[in-house]
Amino acid sequence: MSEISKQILSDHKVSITNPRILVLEALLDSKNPLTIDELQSKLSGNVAKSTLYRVLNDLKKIKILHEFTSPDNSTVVELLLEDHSHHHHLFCSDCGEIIDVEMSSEFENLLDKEIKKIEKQFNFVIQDHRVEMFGVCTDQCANCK
Amino acid sequence: MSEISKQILSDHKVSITNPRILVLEALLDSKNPLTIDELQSKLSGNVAKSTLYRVLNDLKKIKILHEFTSPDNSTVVELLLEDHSHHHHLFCSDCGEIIDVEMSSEFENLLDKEIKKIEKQFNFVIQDHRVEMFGVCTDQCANCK
DNA sequence: CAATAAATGAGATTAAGTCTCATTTATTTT
DNA sequence: AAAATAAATGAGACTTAATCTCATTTATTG
Repeated sequence: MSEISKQILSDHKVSITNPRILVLEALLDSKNPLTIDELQSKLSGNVAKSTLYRVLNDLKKIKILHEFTSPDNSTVVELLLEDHSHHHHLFCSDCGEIIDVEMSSEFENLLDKEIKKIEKQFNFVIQDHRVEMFGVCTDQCANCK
Repeated sequence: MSEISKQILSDHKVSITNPRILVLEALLDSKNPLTIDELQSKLSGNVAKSTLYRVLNDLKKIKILHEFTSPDNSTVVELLLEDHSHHHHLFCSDCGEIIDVEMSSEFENLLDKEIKKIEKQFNFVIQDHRVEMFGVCTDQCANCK
């Protein structure tokens, strides 16, 4: 079960250590992004705080970790592996849950066109984009009910 | 010149004080969002740190201040007045500049449709959304050249 | 398997943001 | 318009997420 994590590390020429495996397992185990608090709970004290942050920075360096901030100012992380397709985020302001959302290719195509216009308008090279949606879940959030 | 700030405060039934006027002036003076550091510089020591944060919270309470986090983890604020139209953000990872971007109504309409689908799919009521674009300015950023 | 290099844990340190409380400034009442 | 009351401010203490230090442990290389 830790084979996937080990593979990820060796694929990226990063040495295979226990804390790195544990952090990767925790991230792989979760379908949606995790706050640092949630991640620390999942690790239940098996990785020192300093090490956790160092491992997260390692994963950012090899470009497989995406870090962002939720509307309530928590730091949130999620793995971005090759098979993980382009997606956006839906935030519940009630329970704090963050949900990965894929949008139609019709929408993504139009967005790409808009982005090309914006690149010209502002003399930018745009490498990435993300749509953030903010709302309230009515009954389905894992944390809410 | 501080008349606009005073009007904003009285419109929202918030008492008119010097720090609030100074913070509003600084925000009104800037076309694009400001980091806390930039805002503090603009205020050049005329508002205490504790007061600055309190005033920002006051403005958030009356819903005329939007606060978010930039990709390099700085807190960013911008005024959202009635005449300020719906917009998105373009981030330069070179110089840190953040630019307000408006997108075509064709795009916004399609996004609204997508959002309706997502509301059904996840049983959500979505109140707001924002597109974030990340890239590098090639020659026009105020801070870069 | 020894030598070397890298990673870890524990706790110190930093800095953004909040809190406290005495003082000042606004608002309300008369 | 002045006095009384309520609200806001400034200065600095406090909190806490994230980083840094350094002695020890764990990987990797030869």
